[in-house]
Amino acid sequence: MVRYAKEHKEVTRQRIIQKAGQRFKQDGIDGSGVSTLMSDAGLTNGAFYAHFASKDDLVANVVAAELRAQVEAYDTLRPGRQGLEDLIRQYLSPEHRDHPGAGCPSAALLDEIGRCGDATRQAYTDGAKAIVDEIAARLTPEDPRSARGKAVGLYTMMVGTLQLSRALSDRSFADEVLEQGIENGLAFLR
Amino acid sequence: MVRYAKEHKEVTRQRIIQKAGQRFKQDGIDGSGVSTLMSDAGLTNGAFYAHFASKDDLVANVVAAELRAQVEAYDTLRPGRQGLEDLIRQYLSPEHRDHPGAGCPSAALLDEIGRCGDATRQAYTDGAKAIVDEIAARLTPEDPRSARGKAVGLYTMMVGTLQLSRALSDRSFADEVLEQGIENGLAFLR
DNA sequence: TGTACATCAGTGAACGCGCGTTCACTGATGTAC
DNA sequence: TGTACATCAGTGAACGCGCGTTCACTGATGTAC
Repeated sequence: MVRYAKEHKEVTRQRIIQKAGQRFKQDGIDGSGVSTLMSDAGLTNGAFYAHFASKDDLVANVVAAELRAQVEAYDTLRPGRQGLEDLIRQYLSPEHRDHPGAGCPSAALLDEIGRCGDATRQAYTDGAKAIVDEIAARLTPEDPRSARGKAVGLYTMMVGTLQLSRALSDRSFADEVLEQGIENGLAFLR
Repeated sequence: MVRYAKEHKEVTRQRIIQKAGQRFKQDGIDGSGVSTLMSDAGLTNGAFYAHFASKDDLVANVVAAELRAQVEAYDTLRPGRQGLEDLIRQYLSPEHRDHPGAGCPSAALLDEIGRCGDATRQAYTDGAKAIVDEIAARLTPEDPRSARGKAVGLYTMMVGTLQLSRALSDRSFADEVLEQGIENGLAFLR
């Protein structure tokens, strides 16, 4: 009954989603065509609709997967507040700024996500809550709830700072913004 | 020699730029076609190239004009730190969140601007410097330079917070984010 | 004052192109016997 | 073991459409005399 290894199609689907994440973060959602996305995954455009109902459907799946990956990446950090310090320094690095395709989906796409349909915004909302909870838990392990306000502030500041640094054509001002961002981020830990 | 009132064409040009600013902030830059932009200004598509060399040229002019308008809006605030408190409350209001076309260009377009060409990013850079200087001057009138770090932090946090609130499909979480943003913003004034 | 003219902001149809999407088809696979 | 068959992931050409851009033209304007 099973013509191909049973996970084969699912593996392909995940490859499309993962490559599309990179492409979207690099060129924007509107800026990435279906043909390009499929050739990124080593396929031709026609196969797309065997995997997704529409481009919007792919976008919602990509956003969900990207935010899931962000939360998972927190596991590689040191525990507690020290991990947040790691996060701040990695997030606000020239390396991260200069490689949006491999970086944070919020920094690359947040305003575009705000203009997307319900499914995509719902996927983003679920992921954002998980990220805020993770940061809040590290700020005050004993009472994450009271730390949510600070967690939101730290996260939005980091996202805005990276976006700003990417938009500036003056390299030394862009670097200065990242450095100020690290100081401002560390202030949230005090 | 002068066939029309000499400011006529310039007035039309400014109308196109101003209406395009609203449209871009609402639908995104990639999401706004030249025909739509021109009909927003009460004209037809063909006249566009009598005013601008290309869509990119318009975008750069719109970004410059939008940021100039932002800086000018600071004049309507109370002087000094009190004005920053006004700014924080207005910026992080549901009213602002729900009307992107009339609001802050950074919140609506910052990640898209990061993917634009040099001319647009240069225009953005000039405007961003003016905004940061304005905030820094209000934070510490006697020594604006030392306050630039805080000014960058406050501005990026506000931009990120508004973007986040717009992207969330959960209304009560979106409202909570704005309220936390106000508290976090006021903390920058202390 | 009246008329012929030069100017030029704006019109609207058309260009080639890439978009998202559809579909008839291919060909490698595992199954049946 | 060998062959005919059913399955289905993927192919690639084509669809209508809106994109950014071009261009021959219009018609309201102020000028010249």
